[in-house]
Order: sequence, then C-alpha cells, then structure tokens
Amino acid sequence: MRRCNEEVAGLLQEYADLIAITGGDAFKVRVYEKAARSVGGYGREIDGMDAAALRAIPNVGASIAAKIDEYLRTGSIHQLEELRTNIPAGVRLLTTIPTLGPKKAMVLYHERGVDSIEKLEDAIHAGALEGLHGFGTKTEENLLHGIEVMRKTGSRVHIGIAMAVAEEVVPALSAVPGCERCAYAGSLRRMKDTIGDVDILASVGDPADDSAALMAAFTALPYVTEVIAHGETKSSVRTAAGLQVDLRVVPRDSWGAALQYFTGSKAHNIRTREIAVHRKLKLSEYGVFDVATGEKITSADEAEVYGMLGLPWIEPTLREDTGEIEAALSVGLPRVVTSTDIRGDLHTHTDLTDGLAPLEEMVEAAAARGYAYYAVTDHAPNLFMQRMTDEKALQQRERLRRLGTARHGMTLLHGCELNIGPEGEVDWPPEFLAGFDLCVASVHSHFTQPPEEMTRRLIRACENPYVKIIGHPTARIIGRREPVDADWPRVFDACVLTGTALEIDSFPDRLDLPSGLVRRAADRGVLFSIDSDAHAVPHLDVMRYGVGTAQRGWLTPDRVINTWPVDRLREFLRPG
DNA sequence: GCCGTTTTCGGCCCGACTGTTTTCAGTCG
Repeated sequence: MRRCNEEVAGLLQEYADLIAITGGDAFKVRVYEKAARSVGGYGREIDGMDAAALRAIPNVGASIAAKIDEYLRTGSIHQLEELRTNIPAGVRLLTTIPTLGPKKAMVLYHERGVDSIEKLEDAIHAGALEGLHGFGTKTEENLLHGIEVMRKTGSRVHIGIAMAVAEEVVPALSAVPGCERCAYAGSLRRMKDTIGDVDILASVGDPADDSAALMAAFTALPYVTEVIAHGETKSSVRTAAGLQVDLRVVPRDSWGAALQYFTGSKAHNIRTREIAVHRKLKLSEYGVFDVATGEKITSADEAEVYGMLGLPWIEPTLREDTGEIEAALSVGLPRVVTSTDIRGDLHTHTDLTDGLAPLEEMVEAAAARGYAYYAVTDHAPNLFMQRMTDEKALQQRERLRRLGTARHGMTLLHGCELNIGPEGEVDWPPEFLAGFDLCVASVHSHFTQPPEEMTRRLIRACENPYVKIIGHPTARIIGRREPVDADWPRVFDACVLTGTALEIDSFPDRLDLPSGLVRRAADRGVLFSIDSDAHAVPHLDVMRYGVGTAQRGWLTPDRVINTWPVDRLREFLRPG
C-alpha cells in the first residue's frame, strides 16, 4: 500500500528547509514544517483528495493545499522546483549535520561555495573557514564531530525508512504473474535498528521462465533512480532516497533455504553451516544436501532446514550468533515477546503538547487496535516549548475521565512525560504527581553530562516513587545524537531496586533502549515497557519496531509490563 | 502562510545552551 502522505510531508519539509536556507520568513518556515507534520501524521490517505478536502487537514490552508494538489496531479510542485534550482541538494544536506542549521549552511554556501558534507570537511581541514563570521575553532570541532556521528550510521537508514520501501516493493512484486512468494529478508527481517540495504526474496515456478518479468517489474518501480545490476536471478537498484534494494529470485523448492540464508547474519549462517558439516550435510541457499550422495534433502521450508540441523525454527530477530544456537541446543530458545502479547501503550502524546491528534482521536485509534489499556502522557512544563501547565493537565484528566471505558472497554490512564533535570529532579512536586495514574520520565536536555553525573541523575529519577518508567533511556537519535553516557549496570540495578521499568521507545529513529542494552538489563532483572511514543494516529503502528528490538534483546512477555493484565499493571504503577 | 477571531490582520511554542560576540545569533528541544 503506497502512502503518499509521507512523500508529501517530505516535500513540504524540504520546502521549509529551502525557505529557511534562503533566509525567508521564519514564520513561513514554521508553517510549512507544521503542515509537513500534519500531513505525515494525518490519519487518512491524501491520495485522491481534492483541494477542499486537503484544506480540512490542520495547518493546511489555501496555498499549501494548492501545492499538494499540484503534486497529486502532476507529480511536482513548481515553486519547490524553482527553489531546488537555486540551492544545490548538498546545501540542504549540510543542515542534517547536528549544530549546523540553515543560517550557517547559507553562509558556508555563499561565502565559501560549500555545497556538500565532503567539501565542508575539506574546507575545515584546509583552514578555508578562517575569518568566516561565526566559525571559530570550537564550531569547526563540533561540525567535524557531527559529521563523524553521521558517518557512524554511514549510508545506513533507520528501520522505518527501510520498512516503508520493503512494504511497497513486496506487494508490487507479489502482483507480478509468476511470482509465487515474496518477502523481505536480511537485517530488515532481523529488525536491526539500522539497515544498509533491503534484501527482497521472491520464488517462482521456474526461474528460466518467470524471473525476467519480475526483474523487469523490479527495475521499473517508480522510485528506482538507478539500476546497479540487472541479472536473471539477482538485480540491485537504488531508490530516490539512496537506499539500495536487492532482489533475488529462486525456484519455489528453494524458498526455505534461501530465506534462511538471506535472513541470518553472517555469523549465524557460518554457525548453521558448521553444524551441517558435522552432520555430514551441506547447507547453502539452495538447500540442505547429503555430502555423501550430493542429494538434496530439503529446501522448501525454513523450519525443515533448521530441523535437519537438529535445531528448532529460530526467530529471525535472534539470528545473530549471540547465543541462540547454544540455547536452541540446550535450554531452549526464549519465547520472545510478540506484537500480539502487547495489551496497551503507555507513552503517547496528543495535541495538548506536541502531538497532532486530539485526545479523542488517539483514544479511538488505540481502541481500534484492541488494546486493553492506553496511557496519555503529554509533556510536562519544563519542556518549555510545549507550554504545559497544571491547569491544562488537570483539564485533560477530566476530559479523559469523561471518555471513560464504557464505549470501547479500554482502561484509560492519565499520565505525563516528565523531564529529568540535570540533578535528576522532575517537573512537579509529589502531591501533584500523585494525581497521575502513570509517570514516564525522560532526559530531554543536558545530554553531554559526564557519566558519573548522568548515572546519578538517572538513578535519582528511578528513586522518585512516582516515576514508573524511564522513557527512551539513552536519548539517542539514530544518525543524529549519540546515546548519553552512563554506568548502565548501576542504572539497571537501581531500576530493579526501585521497581522502575525501562522503556523501549519504538520510534524508528530512537529504538531506545537499544537491543544490546535491553539484553544486559534483562539479565539483571529489569522490567520493560514497549511504547510507541506516538505523536499522531499512524505512529501507533511503530510499536512493532519496539517489539522487534525487545526480541533482539531476548525479552520474554513476563518481563514487559504492558503485556500484563490491567490489574497487575495497576499494582506495578502504585507509587512506592 | 495559517489561524482565529476583537472576521481582516496580528500573532505565530519559548527558554536554554553554546560559541563568539562584548550584547547576541544560531540551534535545539
């Protein structure tokens, strides 16, 4: 299902960026940014809407509706195209470097002709920015560090971007005559937090007859900008977003072996092939073979492939060779948490602060997912831009109570997302916190504290009897902000001691706590809450990424408080 | 450029932090 809301949101954001870089009206910039978020988070598909319907979207007026309409009809927006001819794409890319905004980008471009990240790096190293207003030594250091942070994720993208591509490609290829099965594999199926390229696997009756049509359809997909390779069984393309997508076509009876081969990490595959060798078998992407006779034993079904190795089917998210083989051969694999185990969402926002949808719409959408409970946790006052007040919080509580549980049978919890201050303090005093059903507390400032201070800060937040969940504990933004530095084992122990859960924030550019730390925390007995951190109705769907991260951390349902029945959850949430 | 009215133009999320600046601009959340 193609969702063009995100596409249009991206274009509006680009328009906002370009206005900002060209020194346009700051309010206009903000309006386009707001419109971009509104369209991206709008609950209905905009494709096919006319200008009047478009204007019903919040923050979309006559002018922006006309631009969207033009895009839907013609595939482009002429004002945007004009701006694009004036500002090289690389200049806009500069603003993705942390600490580098539109103003500095414009200075770099106009004064020094810098129009790419590489040129910026060269300019700094060559001392070409000396004397440039606003670019001292420290600024240069920060820019180089920002570039380094970006390089760490390299050309990889976060899972949300890769999944969106896969979920367009797979249905498109599945519809091609001759295609029998089609699925994504690789690191995407393993739910890694970042993805280098998207691996798609398709099976056909006979590759000689059927693969050509698939390859043709694949390379002709509308968002393909470059065909890197075009063969009979393998093709590679690059999308407009710069993401590489590989398609492998296999005969139907190789499906299971191929899926196994293209899903496992390299290390996992090496282990499984070693096991095969010990059993006088050979494992490849074509199947499991008897070494003595060369005869193929099985290959059509993934579980059978594992079965021939004396292993149970292994959850894709566990296939990293981090102990899953040993566990499978001895104590057994963990029964990891799945999306169907999740009974509610404990960290969500509304338009009272920086969310897009009103309370009622968020609740309605949550009820439609079949949740047993749902917490509204808007920002607390110390995140000043959100302008939360005691009165607003209390009014929201009244509104929530009036919605009640009668209509949808879902328990509504009134919560908040507190800000953990530099000393570990939070926004409200105990007597006010006592009025909430649930307090999430998160770090939103002072990200660079030394580890000792950060550790004390987090522990102090845990020790607050009203704080029950630490939100996005490392505060990382993938490709943009490094995780905060803390002595995590000590934080984990404090969580256990105080009865505080750590969050797995499911937003695809956060996935925080990251899976590696999840596993370490779980080993020490920490409990978790897997939350969407939704700011709009469509965001409720990101929960699956958090579940994937939990699986990668080997979490079982009993360790996850929002798989519990509401009574047990309420018991956990009781202050103390 | 959108919104919400004091319906026709004024107000628009606002405070902290950082670096380079000597009084503030840019960036971020």
